Amino acid sequence: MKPTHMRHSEDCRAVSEILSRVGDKWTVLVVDYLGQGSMRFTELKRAVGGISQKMLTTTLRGLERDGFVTRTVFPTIPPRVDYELTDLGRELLAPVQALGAWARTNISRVNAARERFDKEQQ
Amino acid sequence: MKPTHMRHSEDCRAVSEILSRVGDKWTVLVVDYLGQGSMRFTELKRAVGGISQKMLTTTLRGLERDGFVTRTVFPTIPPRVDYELTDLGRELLAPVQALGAWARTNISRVNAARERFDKEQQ
DNA sequence: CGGGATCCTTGAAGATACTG
DNA sequence: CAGTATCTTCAAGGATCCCG
Repeated sequence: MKPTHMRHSEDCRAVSEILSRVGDKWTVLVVDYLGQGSMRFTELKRAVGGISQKMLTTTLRGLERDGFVTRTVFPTIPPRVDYELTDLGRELLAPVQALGAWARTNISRVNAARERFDKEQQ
Repeated sequence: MKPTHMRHSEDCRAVSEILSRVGDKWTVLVVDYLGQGSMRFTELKRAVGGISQKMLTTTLRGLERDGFVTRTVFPTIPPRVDYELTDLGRELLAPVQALGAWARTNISRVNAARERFDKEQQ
């Protein structure tokens, strides 16, 4: 579309795109649970907790589209659908969990900063 | 505190919270540019490109609140405001850039998966 | 059981105008 | 220059009903 602005900016937008995908409300939770192994729809819904079936469907479709998850349908009655991380999904898990580790160890510092900021603002 | 699988959900929500903060539309871009050093408002606005002044203000306020950037006002005319990463901000930069590196090296696989998925769906 | 199709409510984000 | 103040748009997310 437009002339190549800066490669810097371009790269960052790719990063932002991945981060938006991963950073949405439910994706990390779902991916993390699937990191333990294959799960079916309702199982996942119970595990995550608080997610609507619509959002779980949307989240899983997005993950499937991006190649992070496989969807396997068993044409039985009642139907059964299994979700599982792909290789790409498992590879993604590593840097995400690194960020997760950072978040866990530093969440208290963030919360402290927030309280300080909010207090100064009255 | 508890068995590892018991703090699972709790931790993930903390992770999700950080990821939502970091994964919003502009935060990563802004943090990344600030990773190069202190910058002032308009300078940052030009660098990021496409961001409205409102969103830049909102993004910077959020980062300041969470303790990731400092805001320094010079009471001159015209006014001058510098933004700079804090230690916490620079520490965050590491795992974020790790995820960024993953995104850059794998974005093509993601895009390929998307094309495949979209084609199958017609 | 695993969704699809709708409707509805928010809040995020953009555009524009004004100001110390 | 570095914001604030409004107004508007738009899509994420939730609630509900239906169906093979």
